[in-house]
Amino acid sequence: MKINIPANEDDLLARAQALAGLNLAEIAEQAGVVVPKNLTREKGWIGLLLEQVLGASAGSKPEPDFPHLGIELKSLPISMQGKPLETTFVCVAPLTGLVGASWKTSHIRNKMARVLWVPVISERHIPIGERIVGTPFIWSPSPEEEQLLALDWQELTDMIVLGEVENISGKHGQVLQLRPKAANSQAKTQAFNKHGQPFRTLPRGFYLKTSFTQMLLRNHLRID
DNA sequence: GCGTGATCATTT
DNA sequence: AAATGATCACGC
Repeated sequence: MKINIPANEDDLLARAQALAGLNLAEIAEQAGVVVPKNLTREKGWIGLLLEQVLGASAGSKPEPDFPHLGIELKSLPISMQGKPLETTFVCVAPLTGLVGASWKTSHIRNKMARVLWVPVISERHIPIGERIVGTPFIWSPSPEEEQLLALDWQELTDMIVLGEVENISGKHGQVLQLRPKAANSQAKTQAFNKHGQPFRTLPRGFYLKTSFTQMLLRNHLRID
C-alpha cells in the first residue's frame, strides 16, 4: 500500500493543505489506522500518520521524508492560540568525526533545507482523535534564520569537539539545543573526553526551541 | 545501538 | 507555566 507518492512540491503542499481543518480521527480512518487513547506509548504516532497519508517514504532512513523532492516532514504540536507546545526534534547529533566539520556540510543543515510543517492543535486535554490539523506550509531558512542555526550549531559542535559534551545542557543555544535522544538514560554511545580519550555517554539530538518554531508560524501564517 | 517518529514527566 | 532531561515504539 504505497500509492500516493506526491509528484512534486505543489502536489505535496496541496495534499497537506487538504488536511487542514480535519481532525486526526478522520485522517486515521482515511489511512486505515486506529487512534490511540494517548501518546504515552506512541509518541511518534501523529508524525507517522501524517507521513502515511501524505505518501512519505516509510522507514528510518537518514534521508528526507520525500527524497525525490528534498523535503522533510515535521508535525508541530501547537496550542489553540498557535503556540508550539514542544521543542522539535531534528536529528541525532554526531559526537565523533567532527574535526573539520562545517555547518554547510552538516546533516542538520541538509535536513532543515526545506521542511513541510504541519501544525496540529494538540493540547493534552484534547482527545487524540479530536485534535485538528492547522495550515501546513513549506519553509526554507531565511539567511537570518540560517545564521541563528549556524551559530548555535557551531557553539554546540565546538563543545563536543573539545570533549565537553557532558557539560552541554538544554540551556545552551538560542534557537537550537542539544538534549538526550535515547531509549532511556542508561543508553550509551561513544564520544571523546577533553583529553581526547574515548568514553561512553548518553546519545544526544538537536532540537529546535519553541521560540524558533513560533517565529516560523508567525512569519508564514501571520498568527499572534 | 542507531536513526526514524516525537511527547512525557519531572524540575525550575 | 515553561524548560530540561527522560522515555516509548519500530526496523534493522
